Amino acid sequence: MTKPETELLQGTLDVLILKTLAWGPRHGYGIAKWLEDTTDDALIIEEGSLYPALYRMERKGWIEAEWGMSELGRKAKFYALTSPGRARLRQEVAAWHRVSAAIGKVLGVAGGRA
Amino acid sequence: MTKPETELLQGTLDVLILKTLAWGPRHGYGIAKWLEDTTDDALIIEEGSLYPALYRMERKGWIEAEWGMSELGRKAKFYALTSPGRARLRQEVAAWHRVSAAIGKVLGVAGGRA
DNA sequence: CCGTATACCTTGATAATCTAGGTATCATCA
DNA sequence: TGATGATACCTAGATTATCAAGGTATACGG
Repeated sequence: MTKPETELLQGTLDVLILKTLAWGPRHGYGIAKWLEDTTDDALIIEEGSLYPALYRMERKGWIEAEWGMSELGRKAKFYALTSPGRARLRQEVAAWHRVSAAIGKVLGVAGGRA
Repeated sequence: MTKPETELLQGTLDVLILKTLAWGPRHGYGIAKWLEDTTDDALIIEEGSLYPALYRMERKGWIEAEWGMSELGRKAKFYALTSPGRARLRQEVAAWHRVSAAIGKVLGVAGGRA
């Protein structure tokens, strides 16, 4: 009740976006859809989280924006990974693995029946 | 610089505490130390996060507090898991596995070289 | 021509965490 | 004796990410 099950883990949105863009430029809406599709809606990217995140990351120089046309012929802002963005991605992926392994260890990765 | 590498993933502190208490009652300071030790300091539990979290969870009825004596003879507040807390733990562990699996899928669990 | 999907954006609230302080006791070691 | 560090608790304030809920506009299908 409190919250839907699709809530994001705070702090993971950036790395998810960066990783999505590692496959090539994409517009905002497409990033969200791709993440949702790829995870079978286990992750839902709210637009109210998405666009602020994109601005944030653009300001930090991790991604660059350019207006273009979507596959469906509508104007869309395409984001591309920058070189610092790529470095940041590596960092954040490493941090994710480190932290999620630690949490997994506590919770009992295999058969943690609690 | 921005942040130490030991930052917590927001939203995971509760389940970590609940799981710690699943092994038996423990006082606040001890919970933090146990988590840090168990994860080789991959997770650092700041006291400014810990105590508010304990209050939060007590208010929600997931844990119960009782004053006692620590192993070292100092007064300490011991927390114990309640029955609702146990149910909540199960829920949150399941949610963790679901979400972390989804993120892992995106980031490339095995050999994600990005 | 009306609804739905696409595609962008913003404002305001919520809530978790961190920073940085604080108290007090006890052990250790100079 | 006195300082230091570990134990053990607590809190106020700032930060910040996310969410909820609105909004605009265009394109397409019925």
